[in-house]
Amino acid sequence: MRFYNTLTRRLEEFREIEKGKVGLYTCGPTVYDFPHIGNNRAYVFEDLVKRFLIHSGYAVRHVMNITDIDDKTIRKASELGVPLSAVTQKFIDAFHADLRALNVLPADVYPRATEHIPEMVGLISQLLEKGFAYEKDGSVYFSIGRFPNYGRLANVEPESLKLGAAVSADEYEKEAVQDFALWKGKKPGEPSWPAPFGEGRPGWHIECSAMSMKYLGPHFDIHMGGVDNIFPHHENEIAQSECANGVAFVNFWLHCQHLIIDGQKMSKSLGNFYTLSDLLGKGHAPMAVRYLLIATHYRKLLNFTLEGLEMAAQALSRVKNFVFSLKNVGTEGEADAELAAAVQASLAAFQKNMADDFNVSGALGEMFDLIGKVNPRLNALSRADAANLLGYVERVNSVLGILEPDDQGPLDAEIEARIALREKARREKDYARADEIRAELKAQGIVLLDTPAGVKWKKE
RNA sequence: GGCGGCGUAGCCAAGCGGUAAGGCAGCGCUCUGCAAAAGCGCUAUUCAUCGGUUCAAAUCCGGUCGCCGCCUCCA
Repeated sequence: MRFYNTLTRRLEEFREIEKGKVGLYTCGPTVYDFPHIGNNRAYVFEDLVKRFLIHSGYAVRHVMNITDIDDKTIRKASELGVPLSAVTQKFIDAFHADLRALNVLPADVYPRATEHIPEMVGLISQLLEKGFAYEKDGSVYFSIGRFPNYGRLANVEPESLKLGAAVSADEYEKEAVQDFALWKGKKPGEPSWPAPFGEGRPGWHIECSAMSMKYLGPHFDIHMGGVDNIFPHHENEIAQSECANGVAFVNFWLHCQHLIIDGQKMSKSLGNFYTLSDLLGKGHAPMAVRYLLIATHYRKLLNFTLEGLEMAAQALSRVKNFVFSLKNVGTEGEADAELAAAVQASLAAFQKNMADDFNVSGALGEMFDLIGKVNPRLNALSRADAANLLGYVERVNSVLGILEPDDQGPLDAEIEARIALREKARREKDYARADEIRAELKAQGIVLLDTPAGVKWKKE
């Protein structure tokens, strides 16, 4: 498989460091607010990459950090007048709830910054000893002038960095404006930890360096995040990690583009700031959201609209209907060799598209192609054919994650009984009674399908 | 100022040198007691625009127009 490596700005064939294994680090949330749909795009994309790696036979070790100490979490806690942990725990729970709803596979570890202060202090000490960092007024800064490769990931020249308002507003003293804080000296009212270089708290960037190193080692395969993380966050991670360890940090950097809402940047003032729970509250299905989020290539800006969400839901139902039909095939018989070959070819084409920089649209196209080919001969299918096709859908879905396992449960006896009553009424031409039962079931979210092969039902 | 991206049917979206995937919507049809659901069929001589390279270009090169992102804590 190949994908676009931000570090080299080229499509590169993926090569793992240790055969068959992948060390994966994804930048997790800063837990000062509810995750919004844009955050979710990044998480879902990262999940897609991870699922495809697993699908391709790799053993993936996935680490996703949780930033539970930074300017924003501190500010929030102080605004609300509650302990930091009270704020962060609430949003950590919300974060996990979203991931579950979106069918995102859990990471192996979710390290929290506040639980890794000693590792960070140790890393900063190393950087101080090696002369890559300096203390000033109780804070410690990284000296980017000491790292010749600084700016490689973001493709920027350190000297050319625009010095904007944020720099002049910085309350900490630095030698060079581009230098960034590794450790921020204690300020009144802020949480702090002891350190050889003075009481204080860690800067944001050092968290990820310390935690990725602890769980994945100094050199690992893939690091992902949103495009906004490229500079300065990931650039700084590289600088810190490589200076401390003296080895290359990460081989492949993958960055997910942002999404916009109705053609405009998401912002609270415009009122287009969706969270997943907003959408679910309006009756949208989480799997439709997931479908929409993955259907646009990850390096393209995604224009998120409610109309698009409806379209995604419809497309998804085509897949669900296909699965439903397959589960209702009842004909005995041999498996069709030609069909089996078509299934094989489709799966290979699906994988080929995914292996080409995660071309989900192309991969989905292959899947729908097969569905379109099979649908006309649904009635001629044998059980063996259906099982083969269901296996195909399962394989594809192990990557896409758009079908929930309980989409079609076992037949419920109560529902079956109601259907039998309706059939009896129909036979007796008591259509009023039959329609009544149909309406009742519909109200329970059960849709009846009167097919030539008898009545079938499914959940809406 | 610096770095970068995009413009393909009503909408979403692949294709990246060999003659326009797929999804949604729409229209027609099949099935049906009627519906619903589902299924089937149809729907871009053309890829913002102008010019160039080539036997061949949506795909490569140059110009123009339009839209957008990032440049210190925002996924």
